[in-house]
Formats: sequence, C-alpha cells, structure tokens
Amino acid sequence: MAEEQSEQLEWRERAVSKSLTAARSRAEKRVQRFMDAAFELIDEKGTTDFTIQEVIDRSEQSLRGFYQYFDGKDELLLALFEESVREAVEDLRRVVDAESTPIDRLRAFTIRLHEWCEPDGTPRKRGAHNRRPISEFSVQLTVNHPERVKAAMAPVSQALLELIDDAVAAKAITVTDARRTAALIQQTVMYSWFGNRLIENPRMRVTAEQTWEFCLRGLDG
Amino acid sequence: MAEEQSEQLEWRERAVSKSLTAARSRAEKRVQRFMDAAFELIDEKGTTDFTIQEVIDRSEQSLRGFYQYFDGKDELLLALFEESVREAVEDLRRVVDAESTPIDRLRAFTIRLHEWCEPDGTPRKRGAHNRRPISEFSVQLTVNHPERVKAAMAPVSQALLELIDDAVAAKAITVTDARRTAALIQQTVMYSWFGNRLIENPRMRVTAEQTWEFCLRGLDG
DNA sequence: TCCGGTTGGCAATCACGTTCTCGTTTTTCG
DNA sequence: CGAAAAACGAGAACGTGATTGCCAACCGGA
Repeated sequence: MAEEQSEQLEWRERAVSKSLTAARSRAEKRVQRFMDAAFELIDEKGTTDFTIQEVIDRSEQSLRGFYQYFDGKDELLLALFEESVREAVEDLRRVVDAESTPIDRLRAFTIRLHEWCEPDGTPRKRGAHNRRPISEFSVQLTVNHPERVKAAMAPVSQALLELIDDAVAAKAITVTDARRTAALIQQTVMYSWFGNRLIENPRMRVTAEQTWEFCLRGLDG
Repeated sequence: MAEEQSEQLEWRERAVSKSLTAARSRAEKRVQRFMDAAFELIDEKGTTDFTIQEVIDRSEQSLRGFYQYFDGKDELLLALFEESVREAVEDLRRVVDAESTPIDRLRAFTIRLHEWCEPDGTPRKRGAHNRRPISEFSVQLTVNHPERVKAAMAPVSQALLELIDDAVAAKAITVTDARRTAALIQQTVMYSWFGNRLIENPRMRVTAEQTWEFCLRGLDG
C-alpha cells in the first residue's frame, strides 16, 4: 500500500509537473512576445517611452494578458533590463576568455563593460538591440528598484571581483581591499560615462580606453 | 523738436522700464513662492513626485499662474536644480577658499562636491534643503535636458578646471590634458556615488574620501 | 473712471497606466 | 468524450496628473 501510494504520488507529481511545464512553456512564449515587441519599440523610438497599448498591438496580444504576466510597466522594463544584462554577461565572458594574462582580462572586461553602458560609442552589430535607451533607463531603475538592479548586476560584480582577485594573485596589481576596489571600478565605468551626455564635442568625450587607464592608475600602489 | 522727441522717448523708456522692473519684481516674487513651496514638498516627501496641485495649494497661488511662469513641471524642476547648483557653487567656493595649497584646494573641492551629490552621507545642516531627491532627479534631467544641465553645471566644471590648472602650475600634479582630466574627475565624483545605492551595507559604501584618493591616483604620473 | 493686462477659480481635455466585465476559447482531468 | 476550470480577447471604465481653455474679478496706470 505504501508502495501504491508512493507510485500514485509519483504519477501525480509527474502529471502535475508535466502540466506545469506545459503551462510554463506557453507562458514563457507569451512573455517573450511581449518582450520582443517592447525591444522593437525601443529600437525604433530610441526611448523607453512606449505605451502598454503599443506593446499590446505590436505583440498581437491582449491588455488582459499583459497584466497577467507582468505586474506593471516597471516589471516589463525590469525584465528587459535583466535580459540585456544577461546578454552583456555572456558577451563579457567571451571577451575575457579571449585574453590570457590577468591584467589583459581585467582590461578587456572593463572596456567592454563601458561599451555596453554607453552603446553609442561603438557601432551596433546588425540585428543587435539598441541598448542605449535601456542603459539610460537603468539609472531610473537604480533609483526606484535598487535591489532588483543589484540582483541583476550580481554576475557582473562577481566577475569583476574575480578578475581583480586573479590579477592580485598574479601580482599584476595590488589592492588593499579587492571588494571596495571592484565597487569603485564598477561605479566609475558604469556611471561616469553618463557625464559624456554633457559634452557635445565627440572628440572631448571620455572613452572606454581612457576610463580604463584612469581606473588602472587609481588602483592602490 | 528733435530734442523734444528725444526727451519724450527717454521719458517713455523710463516709464516702461520702471513698470517693467515693477512687473519683473512681482513676477520674481511669485516664481520664488512656487519654488519655495516645491522645495518644502520635496523636503517633506523625500521625492520629486509632488503634483502641481500640491505646489499650487502650498504656495497659495493659482494653476493659471503656475503655467504663466513655468512652461511645465520640467521647467520647475530645472529651476530647482539650477537653484541648488547655485547654492552648491557658493558653498564650494567657500570651502576652496579656506584651503591654501593647490592640492588641498582641489581635494576640498572634490570631496565637497561628492557630498553635495550624495547628501545622505553627511548630516544635513538645520534649515538646509534636502537635496537628495534633486540629486537623484538630476540624472533624469541629464537624460532629458542635457544642455540645460550642462549650462547649470558650467560654473562647477569651470572651477574644477581652474583648480587643476593651478595644481599643475604648482607642480603638485601632472596631467596631459587638463580638460579631459577635469571631465573624468567630475564624472567620477558626480555619478559614481550612484552605485552606492546598490550596496546595502553602509560600511562597504564608497566614501567621498575614497573617491578623492581614487581620482588623485588616477591622475597621470 | 476707464482700459488692458493680470489673476483666480474651475471645468474640460488628454494621456496613460491599471482594473473590471463579459463572453469565448482552450486546457485540464475524470 | 464532456464538464469544470482556467486562460484569453476585446474593450469599456476608472484614477491620476499634467496641461489648456474660458470667463469673471481685479488692479495699476492714464
């Protein structure tokens, strides 16, 4: 009987899990359509100021459905941000792996991160999304949902910390507090580009390379 | 006759100018009341999310009048921002004047600027406004009205550049491009604090002092 | 006193996000 | 298969704010 019950539980669980996964995949498909539509709108309009209605129309789904899957516009934007960060992390990993010495890896990471944060500086690959509006909007997300942004950025912070640790271990650099150094570099790279908006002459703008050199010298030692 | 005409013109001009200055002073008084009310609301609510209606009620003026003096809410916020920057510049000037050596002046400027941008770090003086919401909102202003923000910040940029020039002249530091260095420092100080929002443990946050040291080392040489 | 510009009060409009309603369709499950 | 439950589509409805329009009262200057 115990066995029978166990079997039944197993069966039920499998069934439930099956239906759950079916439902989940359906849901994920719909969520993806909403997000694709939103990305398209952002690409076209160059801003995150699209309306929910536009997303509905574009994705050929219903308002009803939208609010079933997202708690509101902020959640959608957060989702887009998280998606973008995921892509960035993937790309960063590739770039870092292409370098061999710890200092080169750190440098490659820093510069590429800067490029992700200020996508205007480098020509966009064909088919890639226009990330500038999202980068811009991320500062507002940082104000309104710091925990969410922090969670999304965690892999980036973690990777940077590891690269610094590696560089320290290889005696390429010296730091008194790797964690703090990582925070400083991350903040400098991710946000200081923001001031470029205030400089209209492109030749005077601060480049990724310059930021990197600035950070490198800024390290203790 | 020519003289007579001239006299009359003069007279008319004086009259017009008189009435104009009267009107201007009246207008300035009303504008100031709007701004005072808005500052109060920001102080109380800790955010720039006040409504126009609240400003109207608080300042005991009319909606009609508000739109007569401001082209919209953005203009009001810009005005508040500009006002804050003016105060900051005044304060920065005082702080810098209290130091004697070029490097100390540069240091004092940098640290105080950081404190202005992240007002939470230091206890607010009695009677002073709560500038955090404005500091936060300034990033949105930077996105939406870069020229205006740039214009408002010009005195700060200018002062920083001069301080760097002075320090270079005194051989306290060496830079290859003072203008670019100024941009980097300004950006680092003004925006990198932003990342502190992502660190909940206050002891791990980046302080003004640390930012200064980071910048100092980041200088060429 | 009279006039034109200024002001106050307030209704109206508009834009958007969000919620609600109501049939219809699809999925689930015995 | 067939009924109950869940999901869905279409769109009206609501709430909040910003912004504008309109009209009568007001006020300083001739």
